[in-house]
Amino acid sequence: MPVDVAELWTLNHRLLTGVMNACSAELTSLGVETKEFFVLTEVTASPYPAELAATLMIPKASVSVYVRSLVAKGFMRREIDDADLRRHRLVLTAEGEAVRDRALAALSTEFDRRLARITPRDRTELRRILLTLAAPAP
Amino acid sequence: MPVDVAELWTLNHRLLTGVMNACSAELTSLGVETKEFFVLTEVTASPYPAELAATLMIPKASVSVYVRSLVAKGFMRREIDDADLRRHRLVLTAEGEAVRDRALAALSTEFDRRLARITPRDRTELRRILLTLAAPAP
DNA sequence: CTGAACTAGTTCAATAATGAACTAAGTCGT
DNA sequence: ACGACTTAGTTCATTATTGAACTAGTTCAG
Repeated sequence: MPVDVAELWTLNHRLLTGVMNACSAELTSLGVETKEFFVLTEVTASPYPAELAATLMIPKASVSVYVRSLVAKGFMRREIDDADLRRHRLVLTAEGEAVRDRALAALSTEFDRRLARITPRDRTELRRILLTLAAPAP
Repeated sequence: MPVDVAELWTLNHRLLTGVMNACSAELTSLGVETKEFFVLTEVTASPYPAELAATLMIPKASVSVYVRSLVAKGFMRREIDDADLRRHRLVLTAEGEAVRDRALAALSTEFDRRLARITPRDRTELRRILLTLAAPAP
C-alpha cells in the first residue's frame, strides 16, 4: 500500500488541529496563543530568536511578534548576550514557566485521550519514526 | 519514556514544512498554492465546500477563498446540486486533475526521500497510528 | 401552507502572518 | 584598522486568514 503524502498531511493536520481546538479554552484562560505556546516550550532549548525561528521553522519576523507578546505578558524577558551584543538571550520568568507547564499539562491530557487509543509501544514507535523523518535533509 | 505533545507537534510541523519547502518551487510553477493543493486533493472525496472545511479542518471562509482561486485558474468548476440548490458541487477540470497529479508526484518524490530513511513496515505503521489518532474524538 | 430553525456558501471588516528593507554588531581579508 | 561581507533582530507595508454578519435555500412542526 503506497503511503500518500497528502493523506499523511491531512491526518497530521487533523490530529494537531483537533487536539489544539479541544484545548483552546484552557490556553486562552492561561493567556497564551497557540503559536506563542510553542515558543514558550522551545525557548529553554533554543534561547535566541534566530534559533527559535530555525527549530520551529517559522519566519523570524513571526518570532519577533510572538516574543514581543510573551514579553509584554511577563512570561519571558530579553537579556543582552555579553558575548554577542546582537543577540537577545530569552529567559522565561517564573510565571512563564508556570504557564508553560500548565499549558503542557492541558495539552497532554487531551493528547493522552488520543494516545490512549494506541499501545504504549506504538507511542514510542511513532516518536521514533517522526524523529527520523523530521530530521533536516542530509 | 513519556511522549511529549509539544515535541510531537514540533516534529510534525518540521516534517510537513520541510517537505513543503522543498517542493514550493515545483508547486509554484504548477500555479498552485499550498492550501489550494490540499483542496485539490480532497475535492473528489469531499465535493462540497462545507464538507471540505470539515475534513480539512479549515474555516469555511478560507475554503471559499481557495475555491474561488482554483476556479479562476480553471482547475475546478462549481455546479449547482440538483438535489439541494444551496450546495455547490465542485468538479475538477481535466487541467485540475493533471495539476493535482503532478503536484502529488512532486510531493511524493520529496516525501519518499524522507520515507526512505525508514523501513516499508514503519511507513505502514506510521499511517496506521496516525489514522487511529486523527479520527474525530469519540 | 406558514414561519421558526437550520444549513450552504459568500462577503467583508478586522486580525494575523510575513517578505523585504533596515539597523546594529560581528568577522574576516588584506 | 579598514572595507566587504555575514548575522541577529526589528519594523513596516503588504498579503493571507478568518469571525461574524448576511443571503438564499431547506426542513418540519403545527
